[in-house]
This record gives sequence, structure tokens and C-alpha cells, in this order.
Amino acid sequence: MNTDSDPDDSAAPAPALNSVWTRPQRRQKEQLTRERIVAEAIALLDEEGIDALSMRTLGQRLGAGATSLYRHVASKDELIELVTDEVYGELDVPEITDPASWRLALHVNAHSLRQVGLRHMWLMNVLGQVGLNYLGPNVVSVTQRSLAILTTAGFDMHEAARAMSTLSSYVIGITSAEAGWLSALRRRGMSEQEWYRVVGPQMASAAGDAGLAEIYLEELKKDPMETRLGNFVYGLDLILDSLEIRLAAKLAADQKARAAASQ
Amino acid sequence: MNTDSDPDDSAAPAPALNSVWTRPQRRQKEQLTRERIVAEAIALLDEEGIDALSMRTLGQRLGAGATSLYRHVASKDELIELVTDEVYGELDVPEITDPASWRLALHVNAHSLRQVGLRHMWLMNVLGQVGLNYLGPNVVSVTQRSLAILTTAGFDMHEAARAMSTLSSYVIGITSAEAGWLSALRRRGMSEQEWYRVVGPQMASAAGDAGLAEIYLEELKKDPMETRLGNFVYGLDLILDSLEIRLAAKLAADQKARAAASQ
DNA sequence: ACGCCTCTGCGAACAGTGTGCGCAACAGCG
DNA sequence: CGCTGTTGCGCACACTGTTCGCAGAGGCGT
Repeated sequence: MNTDSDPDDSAAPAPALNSVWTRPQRRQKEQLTRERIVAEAIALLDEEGIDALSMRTLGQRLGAGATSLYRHVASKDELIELVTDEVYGELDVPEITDPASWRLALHVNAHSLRQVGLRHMWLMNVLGQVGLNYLGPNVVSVTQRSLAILTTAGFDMHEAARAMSTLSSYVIGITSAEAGWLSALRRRGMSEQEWYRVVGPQMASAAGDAGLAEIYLEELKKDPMETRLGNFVYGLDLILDSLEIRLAAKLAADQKARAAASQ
Repeated sequence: MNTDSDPDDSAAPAPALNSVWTRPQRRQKEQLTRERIVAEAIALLDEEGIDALSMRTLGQRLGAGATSLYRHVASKDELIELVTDEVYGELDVPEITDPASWRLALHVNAHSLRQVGLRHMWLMNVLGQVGLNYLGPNVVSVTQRSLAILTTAGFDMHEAARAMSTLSSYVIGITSAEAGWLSALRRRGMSEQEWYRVVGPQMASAAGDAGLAEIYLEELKKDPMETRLGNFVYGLDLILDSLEIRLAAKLAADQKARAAASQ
């Protein structure tokens, strides 16, 4: 179009410094895919926390522009939905055939959920906000397999759903608190002992009663990670104990009914 | 400075239309205080949800500029902390003298927490994100009084703390899911029945097994609010049952030890 | 080999966000 | 009257999520 000093044959229509060399050869680097985006988002979330996840920084880490992501993901909310489902795939939900092993299976299941929640500290946040609105394949599969544990144990579908709701509410609730606590510590760059030392006196003074502070001071002596695990197991066993009792009662009632029917 | 047609005596130093009448007489309207800010923030949160809370809109509702709020509140996070503590004041934590009435007291306590969480649907979100890092007066007071229920029941401080953690984790977890569910519905402007009708088939097709969808279809027939309350009570009783058993065991052991000591 | 057509990436832009800075107006004091 | 400390706020900055229209590239039919 315009006659510039460039000896190139085909004239550049735009600003002149757009030769073959300066121009980025885009398709060289691997393509942007939904899988790559989700994987990188998880990495970013794990490293920097949920506040650090922005489309621009995520795009940067992928060597792409921010808006390019929208070709593969409709919105940030949808991305979070995808990411959540992906992480749900890490859950360990044992399949059982022997009805008697239901308790162990639930134990493993609960611990697995807690571990995943602590590995990805943003997860519990998201789960709390969303309830059970996400219907990704992994979420659905996990729910089904979890329910299967309880139904093969002998619960009917109705009670199995309620029991599962109780159990996962508890695990999500307590792990959410744990993750929030740990990431708050990380943000401030403190260890748990340091924090207790700082806030213990403050707490003791705020409370006329010394009862609360007493516990905190006691925690100082033990390994905090171990303490939290102990607390988790305490509540878990509380729930499982009750389930065991109800199951026994139900099985006895069923057997009685069957005996009465056959007679 | 400039000679305009205004017969006013004192010349305006800045753009001319700054007379005594156009100038807002600020101190007429009641002052901005931390209490007013917190109260209005709660109102805004309840009406529009947590995403709608911005310093600008909050300032607007108070008839003030956005940055004026920062004279009374250090940051938005601190505001949320204040708001959370304020709402904690709504909780009903019965004080008991008769050790035998612990179960009723915890029942009331748990229901109260759920009600507050449903009244302020943003609360559970915040609680999940934060664990027990907020140390406002109401939060501390509630924690103490909740623990008091369990200690007067006969638990030692250590187990009381664990039991309380279990209980509140469960309530927060399940109420968080419930609130997330309800506010998602409100955002879409659907009733619960409508949603089940839409998503039920989708769910049934995603799951090869029809077990999951079966429950959802069953829910369609009953009052959803009642169903959710039933689910909540189921899990609550699960936990309280176990606590009752442990308490009985502990009391028996204590009595035995006392008898052995006195003999 | 050419033209075309769909797909993918991206720069610019828009409306909003939380928040620091410095200036103006006021209340209460001496 | 002036001084001083408190309170409100306009401006500005660095971000955010998201839309739009354009520019290349790959694949296809002819």
C-alpha cells in the first residue's frame, strides 16, 4: 500500500515492524485447551490461594492473553466449576462388597475428603458457597459411590442420603475451618505456635473465664497437626458410632419382619 | 474572582456555583458511625447478597462517599469481621444450671445457628472462609457459653471443646450448603420444585443408576423446607445421641472412681 | 494452487472494584 | 478570633471480569 524503505516484497499494511521474525509464531507452543487451563488454574490456586486467581494472571502463566481463555471457558464461575470437578476426581471412595466393611470405607472416604481439602485449601470455600449445585461427572460419580457404601451396608436409599449429607457436612465444615485457619497463617507467615503465643493472652483477657485460653495453652505443647487430626477423628467417630447403632437396629427390625413374614 | 451576575458579596474562590445553598450542609444528617455502617452493611448483605457489598454502594446507601467509610473501618475485610460479630449476637445460647438439660440446650443452640445462617445467607460463607480467626466480643461470648453447656453437663474441658467443634462444624457445613442452594435459586429466580423438575432428568441421565434421581423425584412431593429441616435434625440427633452415650459412660466411670477413692 | 470459511488468539475498551492521598469543612477549644 | 484535631470526600491508581472486532492460521473443496 504505502511505499516504505523495507525491501520486503509484500508491504506491511500496519505498523512497519511486523516482519516474519518479530511476529510470534503462535501455533508453535502447544494449543490452549480446556484441560491445560484447568490444570494450570489448579496449580495457581494451590500456590497462591483463591484470591490470586484472575483471568489475566492465569493467562500469563499459560503464555496466553487473558481473553483467550474465554474461547474455552464461558466465565470464571464456570472455570471454578470445572476446577472443582477435576479435584473431586482425586477423592478415594472405596467400593465394598462385604456389607460389614462399610465403616472402614466411610472412614477412608472422610479422610480422603479432608486430605484433598487440605491439599487444595480453596476447595472447601467453594464447596461451602455452592452446596450441591455442581453436576460435573466426578461430583456425580463420587456422590453415587459414597451412597453405594451406605446402601450395601443395609441402609435404605432415603436414610443413606441423609447419613451421607450429615457426614459430608461435618467433614466439609471442619475441614473448611482448618483450611481457613492454615491459609490465614500462611498469609501472615506465622507458625501455629507463634499464633497461639500471640493470641492466647488476648483471648484470656477477653474472656473473664480462663477456660478457653486454657485449652489453647494446652495445644501449645503438642503437635498441632496431630491435634487437629485427633479432633477430626473424634467427630467422625461420633457420627459413625451413631450410624452403627442405627444400622444394627434397622437390620434387627428387618430380620424380625422377614421372620414374621415367612412364618 | 470573576465578575458574574450574582449579586452575592463574598466572591466564590472556586467554580462559581458554590454558594451556601448548593453546598451540602453535611452535619445536618446524622453522623457516620461504625454502628450505622455495620447495620447498613448487614441490611445490604441480607437484601442483595455478598457480591453486592461494595464500599461504593454501601456509602451511597448511607448518603456518603465511598472513601468516607475508611475513617471508621480500616478495610473491607475488617468490616466483614465486624458484621460477622454483630450477627453472632443474634444467636441463642441457653444457659443451663441443671446438667440434665444439656441436650435440649444444644438442640436450641444448633437450631438457632441454622436460623441465623438462613436469615443472613452470606454468614456461612464467611464462617467457612475464616474458621475461628475472628475474635470479636460476641463470637468469644458465644463460644464460651456454648462450651459452658457441655461442661455443666459433665464433660471435661477438653472433650467439651472437641464436641463443640464437631457440632458447629456440622451445623455450619450443612447450613452453608442450604444457604448456598437457596441463594443460587434466588439468583435464578426459580422455586425449588422448578429446579428439581429441570435438573432431575439431567441427573438421572448422567447417572446410569437411577438411585440418585429417585430421591430427587421423591423430594418433589413434599415441602422442601420441611425436608431440609428433617435432614438437619437427623444429623443433629446423630451427633447428640453419640454425645449422650459418651457422657453416660463418662459419668459412670467418674462415679466408680469416686466410689473407689472414698472407700 | 487457489480461495474460502471456520476456529483460535488477542489488543482495546468498559464498567466496577478496594483503597491511599491530600484537601476542604467543621467542632471544640483557648 | 485563630488553632487543632476530626470527619467527609474527590481524585487517582492498579486491578478485576468480560465484550467486541480484528487478525492470523488450519483445513477444505475446487
